[in-house]
Amino acid sequence: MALEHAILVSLLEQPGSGYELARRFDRSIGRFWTATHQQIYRVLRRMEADGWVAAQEVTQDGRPDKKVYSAADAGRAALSDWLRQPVEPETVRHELAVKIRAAAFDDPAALIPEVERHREGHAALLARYLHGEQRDFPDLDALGTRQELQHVVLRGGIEFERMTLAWLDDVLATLRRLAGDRPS
Amino acid sequence: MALEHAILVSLLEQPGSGYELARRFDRSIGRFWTATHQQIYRVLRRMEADGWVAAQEVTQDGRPDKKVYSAADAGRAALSDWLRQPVEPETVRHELAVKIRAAAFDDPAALIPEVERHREGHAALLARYLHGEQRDFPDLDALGTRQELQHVVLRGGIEFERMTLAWLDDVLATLRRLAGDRPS
DNA sequence: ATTGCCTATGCAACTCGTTGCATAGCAGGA
DNA sequence: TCCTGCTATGCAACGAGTTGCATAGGCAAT
Repeated sequence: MALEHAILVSLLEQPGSGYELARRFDRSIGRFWTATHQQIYRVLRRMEADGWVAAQEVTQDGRPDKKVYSAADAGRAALSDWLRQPVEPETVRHELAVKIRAAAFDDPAALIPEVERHREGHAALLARYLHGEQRDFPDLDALGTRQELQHVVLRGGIEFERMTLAWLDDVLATLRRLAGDRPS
Repeated sequence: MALEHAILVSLLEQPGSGYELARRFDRSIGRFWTATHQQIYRVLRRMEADGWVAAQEVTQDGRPDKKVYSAADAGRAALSDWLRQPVEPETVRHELAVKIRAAAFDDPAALIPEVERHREGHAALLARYLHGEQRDFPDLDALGTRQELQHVVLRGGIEFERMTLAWLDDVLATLRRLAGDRPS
């Protein structure tokens, strides 16, 4: 139930409409918190009713009008509360790990293309992170608080992708060895 | 929608009742796929109706009777299909990352205890993994296919925890630096 | 001219997952 | 003796999240 808080952070960084938020959730914020436009619209209406965000109608020319939201004081207070709460059971869903264990009851070689596909995806994401780091943080010695915190999250993403790539190489080597041992 | 598949893997490794499965999902399998007993019972009934698993009533003495499930041929076939499918949009929910970015709009120092709690949790989990590795894989040169695959998943868990610990240290150093820069 | 895509918001129906509660016998400790 | 906890299964209700569809104007390409 932290979608509200992710939206608040995004609106504090930059006010925007539901549609704009949905696009952010497809890109930057979406790296660590996903949401569809449906969820976002529904939650925004609830947050507006609770006074967490304020909306302003913006009439546009040549395209539909939009409601631009920004974080209200009550929203900041709610975020502050949330920050101080312990929480997080963190439900884990690591489908590839299940598949790897499942491969023991099938042909391990059948999983190799899938793992290779994953590897490509993670390599591409790492490249994107590194490119984004160059672009958004050119001078690491002159960062404000917000940039420092954004950068430490980005470093986490980079390290996660590096570790994942190394592990996927390990998985591939293991699968290939098993496929060679007992070719089906 | 891979709970079915996680259950199938668990039942292939060892048949068991819904209750036993629920306990496994609190321990081993639950490291990469969580589920409550409610979900498991419901899905088991559906899987039995679909012929994916077979159930056998076991009357017990001194404790309630139970239904022991085991994977059926149709279940193995479904698992095999699933293994060959690309899939995985992988919805991400990294609450701590949201909190770190949120800290920029509050007091960064307020987050330190939370991050320290996380660090402890991950350190304990790493210790548990390493202990389990010693116990379950004493001789790494004499593993069968199933153990090889279980071990490569465990290696992934170990590397993930090591990476996470290093990153959390980085986060703590950053938060402490920011807290020192502008003490609130 | 038509097709398809983009902005912008929303309804309705559904599935997935969680929470609280109920039953029911047995074992162990205060 | 009462209370707690374990085994074992399940119902009912709710909330979170997904999917399909609808509207509606403007833009660009075929």
